[in-house]
Amino acid sequence: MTETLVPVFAALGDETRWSILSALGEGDASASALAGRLPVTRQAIAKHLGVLQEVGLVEPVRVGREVRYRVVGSELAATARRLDAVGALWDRRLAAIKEIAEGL
Amino acid sequence: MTETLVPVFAALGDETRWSILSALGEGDASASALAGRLPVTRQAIAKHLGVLQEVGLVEPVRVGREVRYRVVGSELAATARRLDAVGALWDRRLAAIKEIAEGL
DNA sequence: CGGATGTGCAACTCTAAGGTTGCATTAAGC
DNA sequence: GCTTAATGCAACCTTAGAGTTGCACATCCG
Repeated sequence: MTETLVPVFAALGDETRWSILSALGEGDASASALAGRLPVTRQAIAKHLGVLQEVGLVEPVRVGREVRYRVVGSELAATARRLDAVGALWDRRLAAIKEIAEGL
Repeated sequence: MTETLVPVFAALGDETRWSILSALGEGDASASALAGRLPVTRQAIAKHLGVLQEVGLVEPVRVGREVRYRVVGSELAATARRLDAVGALWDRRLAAIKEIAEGL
């Protein structure tokens, strides 16, 4: 269940990728366009877009000779749900332990 | 807003740390105890517990001469909520763009 | 057609992170 | 008090990844 989850978190665990996602949040853009706004090279951005695409957080769209990228918001939401599910599991266990500890 | 979020994701973006969290899910345990169950050294586990504690995902509890660690489920849930909020933002923007694109 | 503009691929550097071994230290327990 | 088990700290190795430069290829446009 979590084997597909971990790479998503690894992808989200990088400051630069968040700024890319944030920039894409204001409108789809190509790697070159993003390179104009961010303090890194186009190739670095291309790599980041690669890993983001790999985990389904971003989607490429060919527009003429350029490749624009779009944020896949639903993937973010899905990840949040799965994370919440795990958290709920642990909370339930903690509650159960608490009951036991209180002598119930 | 996201500056405290990224390290949490970085912490969750490691397979070993998930197995530690998973093991802790079945009951609080010390680094030495975990070393018995996982295919890594106690010191490696200690480091991982350090970064997990750093981002608030885990909490140390002294029991005699040993230090047991407990999962903080609420932090997981909080992270999930924040992530969901971001996803919702992007979804809303995408919906707005779709409306515009459809000539509304 | 020819020059911009945009992508893709490859090699290279450098640092941080995961992991190890080794030793010092602290605290139970007999 | 002395042994034993647990933790803490430090140095070290090794690899993955973030970033760069450089060049080749494709594609739009005047």
